[in-house]
Amino acid sequence: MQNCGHEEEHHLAAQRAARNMPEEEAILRVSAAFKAISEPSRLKILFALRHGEMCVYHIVEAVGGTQSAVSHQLRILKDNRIIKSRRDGQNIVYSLADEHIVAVLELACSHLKCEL
Amino acid sequence: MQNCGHEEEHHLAAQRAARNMPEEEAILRVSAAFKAISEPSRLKILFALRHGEMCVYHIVEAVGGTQSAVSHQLRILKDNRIIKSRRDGQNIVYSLADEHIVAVLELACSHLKCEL
DNA sequence: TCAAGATATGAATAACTGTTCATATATTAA
DNA sequence: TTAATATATGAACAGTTATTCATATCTTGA
Repeated sequence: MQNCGHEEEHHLAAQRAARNMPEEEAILRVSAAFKAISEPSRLKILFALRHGEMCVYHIVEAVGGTQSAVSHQLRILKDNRIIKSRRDGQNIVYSLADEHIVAVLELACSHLKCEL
Repeated sequence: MQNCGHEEEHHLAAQRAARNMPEEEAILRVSAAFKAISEPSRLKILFALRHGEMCVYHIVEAVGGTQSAVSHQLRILKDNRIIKSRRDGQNIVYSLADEHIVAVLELACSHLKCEL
C-alpha cells in the first residue's frame, strides 16, 4: 500500500500516469481498433488479405464460414479502418487499409514467437 | 461470385491465403493477446505502466476502479505476457513485459492519428 | 504466533458480441 | 424491366467477459 519500499518512485510514476492518461475517447478508439482485430474470425480475414485484395466470395473461400458471417466481420473491420473496399462491377473488393495493419500483426507474432 | 473480372488474381490470392493460413492454435494465441490489450480498463493499465513499474496500490491510484477489478485485469494481462511482476516485500510490482507492447500501442495510435 | 496490510480469486450477475436465418439492396445481363 | 448474382443487414439467440462482493492467501512486524 502506502509503504512499499519504492513508495517514492512508484507514487511519482502513478501521479505522472494519472496526469498523462489519454482522454477516455482516445482510449475507446484504441480499444475499438484492437477489439476489431482480436476476434479469430477477423484475424483470419486479415491474414488472408495479406496475400492481396479479394472480393467477398474469395474471402469466404479463404477463411471459411458463411457469407453472412464474413460480411458482418468485414463491416466491423471496415468501420474501424482496418480494411478498405472498392466496388468492381458486381463485386466489392477488400484490402488492408494501410501498412500499420501488417506491422501490428508482425509485432504480435514476434512478441508471441510464432510464425504468421 | 466466380466471375468478378479479377477472378484470376483473386482466386489465386484466395488459394495462397488458404494454403498459408496460420494454424488455428496460432490464431487463437494472437487473438488472446489482442483481446488482452483491447479492453479499456486494461489499456489504461498499460498506459499507466509506460511511466514506470508500479505496485497494485499505485496502479489503482492511476487508473481508478476497485482493487479487485484491477487485480483481475492484471491477471489477464500477466497470463498473456503483456506485463510481468515481481514481489517486493508485501507488494507485487508490475511492469510492461517487453518493448513490443509500447511499440504496438504506438503503432495503433499512429494508425488512428491520436496522441498517446 | 498473531494482527494488519497487500494482493488474489471464486461465484454470480450484467453487459457485450458473434453467428445464424431471413431478407434487403445493388449491379449486370437478357 | 426482370432474373440472377453478389453483398449487406436486422433481429434473435448463444456464448463470452468485466465487474462486484465476499473471502482467501501471502508477507511483515510485533
